Amino acid sequence: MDSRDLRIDQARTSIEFLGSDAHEYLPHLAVDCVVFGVHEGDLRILLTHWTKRDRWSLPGGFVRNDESVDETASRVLRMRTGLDDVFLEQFHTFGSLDRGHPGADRFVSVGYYALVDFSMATPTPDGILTDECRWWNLCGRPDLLFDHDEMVARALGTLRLQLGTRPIGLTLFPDDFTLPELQRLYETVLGRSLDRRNFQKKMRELGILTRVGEKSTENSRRAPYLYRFDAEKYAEALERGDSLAY
Amino acid sequence: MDSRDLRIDQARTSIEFLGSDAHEYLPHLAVDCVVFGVHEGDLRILLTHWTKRDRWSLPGGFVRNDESVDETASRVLRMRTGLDDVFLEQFHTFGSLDRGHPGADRFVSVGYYALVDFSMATPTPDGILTDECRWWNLCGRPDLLFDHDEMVARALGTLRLQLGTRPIGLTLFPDDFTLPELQRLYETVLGRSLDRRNFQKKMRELGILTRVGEKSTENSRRAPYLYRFDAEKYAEALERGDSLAY
DNA sequence: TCAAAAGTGTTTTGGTTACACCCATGT
DNA sequence: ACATGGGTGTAACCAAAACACTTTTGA
Repeated sequence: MDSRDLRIDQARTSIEFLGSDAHEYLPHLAVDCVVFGVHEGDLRILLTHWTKRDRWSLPGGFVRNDESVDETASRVLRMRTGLDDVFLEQFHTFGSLDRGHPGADRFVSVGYYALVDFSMATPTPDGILTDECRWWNLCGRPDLLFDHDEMVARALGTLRLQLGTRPIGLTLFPDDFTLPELQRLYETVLGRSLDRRNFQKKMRELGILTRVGEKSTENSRRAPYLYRFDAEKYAEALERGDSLAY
Repeated sequence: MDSRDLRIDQARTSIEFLGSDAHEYLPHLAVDCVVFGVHEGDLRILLTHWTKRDRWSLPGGFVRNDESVDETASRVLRMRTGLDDVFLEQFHTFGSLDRGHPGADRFVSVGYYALVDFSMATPTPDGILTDECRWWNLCGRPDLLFDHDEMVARALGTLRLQLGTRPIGLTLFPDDFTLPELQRLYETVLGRSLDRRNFQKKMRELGILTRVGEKSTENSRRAPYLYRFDAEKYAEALERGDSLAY
């Protein structure tokens, strides 16, 4: 798809364009994505800003006739971040009667959550309905449009439940990181503080980390070590069914 | 709703009737239910038999304009079993491109699973597309139409995960039962055998069971005790977050 | 009297939790 | 020197797993 086609495709994802191209999409059905990333130790999510309403929402899109719902989610993610082949999983479908734009048709939304490499994503608004797309710190995000606050809460709940069975650490920390950084992620997802000693012991014992070197001191007093996930051992651990949950 | 209206409503749930009353339903969207019950110690599911195809499928229905997707699931369950107010929860949405009746429109299905009192349900076919609706032993059920085998597998996986956090025992065993019966349920859901001593100890220690009396020996050598769930204590245990998983 | 199913308690073990001290560095 | 954040090991505790014997009753 060249950039012009991409542009058109992006436009078609916006609700105003459903009227003219309605036959290309399944009516009343949408997909919304909760995209997680980590930067400076904080868990962040991707939001899009609606020009007219001056409010924020999750990135979303409509389901084309010729694609599966999973593919819709991939497409939405690709259009908003440029990323492909990332962790992306359905977590819940929202079907209340009052869903949809006020005065417009009622919509059912399939919610997906994604785990992406923050540094690889290039947030891109559709340029039609939304004029900005950017990362927000999960704690500190604005109130969202529609029922998207509930979606975020539920995505986070799913993430919490699956912390032990999905490659969450590996996906959100593809590069070097320090154990305090990783611990902050776990604490954010779990919503409670963890004991530093126990956390480090457990992570070390899992045997999925490689110590890379010392971190050149940036903001801390003593320089923490840098680690990297060993992708193979990580996969083996998941395969074995080892719980990576804290 | 009187019985004539119910009849009409049932008919409208069938795909052949979507043509004439299409404006009353969301197109391309359906709900399918995996209804679990227990009888004679076995875990069973409710299936409907398609007259023309001579095959079995999960009970399902379409989403009306004036109801939420959750309400669709309740309605489907009510029409097929006569039951209301039962445990009913969404577990996954199926959106592959190849879903739907061959040659007909493509459909996206929201899957729900229900836990019902076997003895209270009166299985009822819609009488239009399906001429029979009955319980099947989970192990021993026929191959199902569409992707419904995958749905059952996934519903079972969800049940397994949620065994410790939902009122599964209480809902599936509303009346008296024996601990070996309860253990068989756990073993079926978990797909592995459990230690009798540990199982009984754990269940007793949870403090949610009341011993009712001795079972008049039916098929066993020594008569097992009869128990009943204490609904209040069960609810309290779930509230506290006690794990009821084995 | 023997085979089959049911009831019960103890020991072991492994994982989680709690907890205290020393190290490095910037102020 | 001291305040701040980082690294490490040990003891206590609890829940799960392993395990053996006795009781009942139909054949």
